This record gives sequence, structure tokens and C-alpha cells, in this order.
Amino acid sequence: MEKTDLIQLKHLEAKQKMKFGVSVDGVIFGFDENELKVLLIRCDMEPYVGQWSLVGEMVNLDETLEQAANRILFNQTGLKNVFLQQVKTFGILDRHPYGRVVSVAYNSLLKIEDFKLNSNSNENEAHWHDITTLENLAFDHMEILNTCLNKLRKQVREEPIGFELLPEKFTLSQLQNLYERILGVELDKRNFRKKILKMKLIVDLQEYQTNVAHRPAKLFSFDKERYEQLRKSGLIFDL
Amino acid sequence: MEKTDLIQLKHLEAKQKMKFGVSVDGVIFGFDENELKVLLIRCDMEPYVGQWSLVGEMVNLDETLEQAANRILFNQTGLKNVFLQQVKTFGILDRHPYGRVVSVAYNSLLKIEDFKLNSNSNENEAHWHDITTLENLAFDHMEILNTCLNKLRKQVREEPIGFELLPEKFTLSQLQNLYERILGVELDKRNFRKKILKMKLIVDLQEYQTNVAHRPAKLFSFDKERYEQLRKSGLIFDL
DNA sequence: ACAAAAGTGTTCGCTCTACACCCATGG
DNA sequence: CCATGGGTGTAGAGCGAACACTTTTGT
Repeated sequence: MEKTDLIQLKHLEAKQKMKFGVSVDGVIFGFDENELKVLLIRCDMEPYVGQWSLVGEMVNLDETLEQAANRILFNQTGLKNVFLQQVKTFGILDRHPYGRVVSVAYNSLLKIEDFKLNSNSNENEAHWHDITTLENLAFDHMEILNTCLNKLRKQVREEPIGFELLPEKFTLSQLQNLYERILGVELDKRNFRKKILKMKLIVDLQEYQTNVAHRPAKLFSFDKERYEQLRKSGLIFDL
Repeated sequence: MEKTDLIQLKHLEAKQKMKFGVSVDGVIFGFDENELKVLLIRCDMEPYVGQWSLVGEMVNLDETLEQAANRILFNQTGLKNVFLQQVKTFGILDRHPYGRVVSVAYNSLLKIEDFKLNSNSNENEAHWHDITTLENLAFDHMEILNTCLNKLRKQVREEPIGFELLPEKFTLSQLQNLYERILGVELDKRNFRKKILKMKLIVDLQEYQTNVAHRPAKLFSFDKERYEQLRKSGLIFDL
């Protein structure tokens, strides 16, 4: 057999392997009632019927992974233009009843206030779950979730993505609480404020809370333009 | 139609989508002649015939992604138990002549001395390329390589993976050179040594270089046990 | 003796950490 | 007037950056 024939044969064999399914699983994080939460749905697939699972679907043959992730997110939440980031692809054998399916996990961060506005229309079974009390998820979703949570914890120390989880206007205490919950540590109030304000990534709105039974807190917002500037010139950020 | 029928239908439709190919592309890094290098092969697939490409193959239906990555690495280098880490999955449309193929990119770091010992048997066209002078790779491999290189640069600042690229016994100057090449910066010799030695991750072997036309340097080796200890107790590492 | 790389300490500024009290509001 | 969370500064320790000369070997 000639060398070119061998190559043709190799390519023919390779095409026999195109029988994979590819799914996208979205790990959708929100922050509410002072807790970090993840959005889960009820699984309708044997042998996991009734168990909680991440929000996932098969990727269509004519859409990119990013498009699939955005589609899934929109179907569940009614939201577009939400923070979305690929984390890792899971490809062990027998992880899915359909056959050989590899799953690409995406982290998504959204402001729960937006979710509430957009999710009243759908009657699906999606619910927010406190991340500290999860067990017995469908498929290998427990592993996926742990991996994605670790990624979030690492990333939140290095980039100002925490803002994606807060309302447009927030107080420094809310921000500190968010970090404490994600990282699972207590932070010193004065040091935290100094560090955050020195970065100049948040803007003092000169507004205050109202109707609170204590001294009203100042409201701030995230300065995305300044963030992009810093990023181009080599951002350094540490918790 | 009943609800359970709808669910069955949904699952049938989903199975129609299982026509993906999944490939693994290995970005195999080595360090030699004081340069960071990547292993490339000649592509034999239209329309990229003759162009340089990453080392990639289709994943078999009965192997995991990790197994595929290890298989590819072994076929090209004859090496097992090499540092291997998933980086990202690339899934745009029309990136591959076979049809819809998503590719999972893996970073691999190896000691080039080991490679030389194991690769004499194969007659393939793999060659090491200086990472600073690459262009016109096949497929979307230029993008994959850039993503993987950025990951390496980031990771090398946070974890002691640089040792994977050096011989068992190395000098502090070699180590410093490695960091300088990967990061593309110059480092202060005294400060670098202080920082590295303070971490206690390397062991003074009480041996010296021989046959060098200058004062012989001390040889060190990486202390993997101590690294695992530190990791468990929350390793902090910075360049 | 000379070329070439190895090896070694100190100073200064900055950053991180620990820590305690007064303030503004609603009830 | 009391309960609740908001808001503020300083001192000490540790860390990172800058910097120049002596040592050892081969030729």
C-alpha cells in the first residue's frame, strides 16, 4: 500500500469515531440572602429522575459551545449578556445514559435581582440552592460543581468578577460579605475597605441606603471602564 | 401528548445530536538550548497538508479524555507519567475537515533529555520549535497554542511546575533562565535565589557541575514530597 | 592572566495585619 | 435611649526591589 493510501485509511478510521454527544452544563451562581447559591433543576432522565442536576443540554451540530451555553442560560433565566466562562470538559466513560457524551462545564455569574425579573414567565422547576448544603446530584454533577466552585474561588481572588453577582448599586459591607461567603473566610473590615478603595475599581455614587434601622451605608458601583484600562496595562489584583 | 411522552421525544431528539467528533490536541512543551519549545508535526490533512500542527488525534469511543491525551503523548514521545493538564475545549464551527469536531487542548511539560532517549525509534516528523518564532499553524492551532501558552505563563507563577521542564539535577541559573524565558522578563539573580530557597522546595544535592569553563555551580533537585505537604496546608507561591 | 558564570547582604519603601471606638438611623 | 450595622487611623512586621563585588574554574 502506498503512503497516501495509508493516510486515506487513517482518515477513514478517524471518521468512524464521530459518534460523540457533546453537552454543555451551566453552573449558574447567584448571591442572595447573604449566601452563595447555584441554580439546579430536577432531572428527568433515568436513572437520575427526580435528583437535582445542573442546567445542561446537548450541543446542536450547528452551534458553537459558547452559543450553546448562552442558549441554555437564556432558556433557564431569560437573561442575555451574562458572565459566562468555560471551566473544564468532563469525559469519563459511562457518565451519561445516552451513550458517550462529553460535557463542557461553564461558570455563569448573575445578579439574582435580574433573574427574578425575567424568570416569572417559565414554569420550570429551577431552584436556587445554597452551595454549602448540596448532596446527591445527578450524573457526575457533584464533581463538576466542585471543580467550578474551586475555579470561582480562585478567580475571585485575582479578578474583580464578584461584581457580577451584586446589584448595580451595592454597599461595601455587601461586597465584603460576598467575598467572605465565596472564600469561606472572615475579613477585617478596615483592611478590606482600604484595599478595595485603593484599586479604584468602584465609584462612590454619593447615595445612601434608605429605611434601614442603622446608619445608612454609602452606595457604590463597579467601574467597568477603569477595569478594562487596568487590564490592558497588566492588572494586578489580590482579594 | 402526555408529559412522559414529551420527555421521551426530547430524549430522542437529543440522541440525534450524537454525531460529534472529539479530538485531543497536545501542546507539548520542552526546554532546551535555553529556549522554551513546543513539539509540532507536519499535517497530512487537506487543506493544511505540510503545515505544522499540534500533536492531536481523535478520541476513541472507549477511552476517557485523559487516556486519549496520554496515548497521544506516548505515541509521539515514548514517555509515560508526564505532566499533563487539560486547558480548554475549542468548539467553533468548521474548524475541522472531518465535520463537527471539538478539540480538548492539553498542556504537557516534559524534560527534553527524557524525550531524546525515547524518541530515537520513531521516524515521524515531530520537531521542536522555538515558541517565539511560530506562524501559520494548521487548523485553529495558533489560537490553541496561544491559549495554552498563556495558561502556562500564569500557572508557572503560582505553582512549581517549572521543574517538570528541567533535568532531575539543575542549577539555580538554569531555573532562573527557565522562568525568564517562560515569562519573558529579566529577574534579579540575588532576589530570585532568596525567594526560591526560602520556599524550601528544592534540595541542595551537595554536587557540582564539572568541566565548565567557570566556577562550577551547585546542583539542586525538586523536593516533591515537601511540595505535596505544602499543597495540603494551602500553598502560597509567587514566581 | 583573563574570560565567564557562580555566589553572596543590606537598605529602603511599601504592603499587610492587627486592633477599638464613635456615628447615624429606626423603633 | 437602645440596638444595629456603618465608618474610620495607626503602629509594627514582613516582603519585594534595587544594587556591586568576590570566587572558582578552564583556557
